[in-house]
Amino acid sequence: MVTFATWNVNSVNKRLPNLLAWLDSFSPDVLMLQELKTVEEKFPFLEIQERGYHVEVLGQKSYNGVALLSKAPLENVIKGLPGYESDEQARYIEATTFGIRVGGLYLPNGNPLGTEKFPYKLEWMDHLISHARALLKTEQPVLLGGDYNLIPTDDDVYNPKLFEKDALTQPESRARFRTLLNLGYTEAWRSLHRESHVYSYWDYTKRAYEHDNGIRIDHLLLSPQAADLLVKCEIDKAPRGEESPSDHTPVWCELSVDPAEQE
DNA sequence: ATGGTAGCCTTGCTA
Repeated sequence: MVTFATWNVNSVNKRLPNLLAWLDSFSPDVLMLQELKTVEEKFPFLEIQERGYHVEVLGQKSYNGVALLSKAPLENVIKGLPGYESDEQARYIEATTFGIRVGGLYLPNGNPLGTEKFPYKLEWMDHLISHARALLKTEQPVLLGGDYNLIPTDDDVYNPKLFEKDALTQPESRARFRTLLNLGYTEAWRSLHRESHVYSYWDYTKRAYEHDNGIRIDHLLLSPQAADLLVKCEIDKAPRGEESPSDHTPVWCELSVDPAEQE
């Protein structure tokens, strides 16, 4: 069994104690990180490698930034979304590990509507769809995980009314997310859970976490070959409740891959 | 009516 997790840490350096504590306690085999908010030169490689992880980073000063951590080697690494070379923001990293093609992504937020940010979000999603389609053609198991900045349905938000004019719920955003699913990808958490109003993000303001006023925007999408291996998917709420937390909490899934068979 | 919090090394911008 191999565990794959995603976590938007909202600054990897500020969150280093939280991250290391979670690596030590939960010890995922693979972890996709988003919002590093730093360049590769300032990424805390040492502390993470000491815990037995291979690391690949696509950094950016102050904003965005993604990384892949794995207890197995990370092979054929790609930094940046293929086919979208003009994108100047660090939002995508991909590698093969444990026999799975893993893409870690940080989808643009898109707010506020009426600015160039929303069309950028849609354009980014269009490029993700194209690449996701190309990945399917390889017929290998694929996992596309990360902060999608997308609330799939009104069951995934504490108060849909408040998000009516938010980029995370717009029909154009949701249609593109559904296109990904219609290509043949399975959203791991939803495929194994029926309950509504379970969240992966809580705003820092207004005691949102204490009131469970959250949204579910961190997702793990599995190609058919990967979905066949899915046995479990959970949201680990605990890190959000700890001291100086990220506003996101980790989402993880378990795939029935024999760690020893894969190199 | 337009806060409220967090993180960046931009005392504004992004989320």
